[in-house]
Amino acid sequence: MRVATWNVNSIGARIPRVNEWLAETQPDVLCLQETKCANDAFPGEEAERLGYEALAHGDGRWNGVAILSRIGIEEVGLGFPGQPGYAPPPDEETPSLLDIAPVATVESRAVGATCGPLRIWSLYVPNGRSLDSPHYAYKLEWLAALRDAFATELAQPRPFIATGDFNIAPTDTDVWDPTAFVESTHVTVAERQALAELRALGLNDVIPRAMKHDTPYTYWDYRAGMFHKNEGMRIDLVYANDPAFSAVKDAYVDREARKGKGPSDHAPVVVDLDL
DNA sequence: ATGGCTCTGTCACAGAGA
Repeated sequence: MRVATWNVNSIGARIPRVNEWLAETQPDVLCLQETKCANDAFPGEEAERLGYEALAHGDGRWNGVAILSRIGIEEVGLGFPGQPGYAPPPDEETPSLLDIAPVATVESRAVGATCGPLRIWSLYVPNGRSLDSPHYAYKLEWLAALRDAFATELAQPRPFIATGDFNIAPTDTDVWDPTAFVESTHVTVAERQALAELRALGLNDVIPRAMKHDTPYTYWDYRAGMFHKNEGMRIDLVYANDPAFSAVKDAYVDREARKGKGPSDHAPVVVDLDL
């Protein structure tokens, strides 16, 4: 069984490459993030022709996650129980005439399903933006709620994988230059502690093989030739419980998918399991 | 050097990404 995750940075912009990659790589389950696509606009026709069902959970312009599966999609979860919303801070320059607190919107950042023998979640963890941003507090709150939701799911012994764009580099070796990340999100003690708390539920980090440079980065900024210089980060993670982890036969970063014309800024991670 | 590039919604930019 082959499972993959890929932050595609807009499914609309990426659909030719995603379809080509599906036909070539043939995952049984593909978790997508940053689809940036409303559900009724999800371009799943070619995937369907290739034998996949598409489960899309989108907002439109931002966020958006999906699961494509050719081994079935059951027990669908659109978001997780207790998932917090994000309330943007009030604009201090132009305060509203009505002093009403902004409504917290629950964003499309998590979708779960049972695909054959595997329970799987496609996750797009909030970015955090900067350490003094309300978005950073939201990121930590979101991860704490995720831990609580997964504690319930993991009470069952079946194979379980939570994968996607976690927007956290688990260790300093997962960024090209730790000194470039001082006072930045993605590397803080609090974010790494949130990952440790997920692992404490019984989840294991499936670290993929790097296809080059010995660094299994999954993201490289578009700017300044960072992919070419291998200035990347490992932030797209695969967290597997013991039954799934012990079934892993291979895992790799498909950095070929980061090359060429019109790539996402993330590469897919592919995991082969013998379940 | 806090930039660089790419995406969306909307049609010249702003906002977000990480």
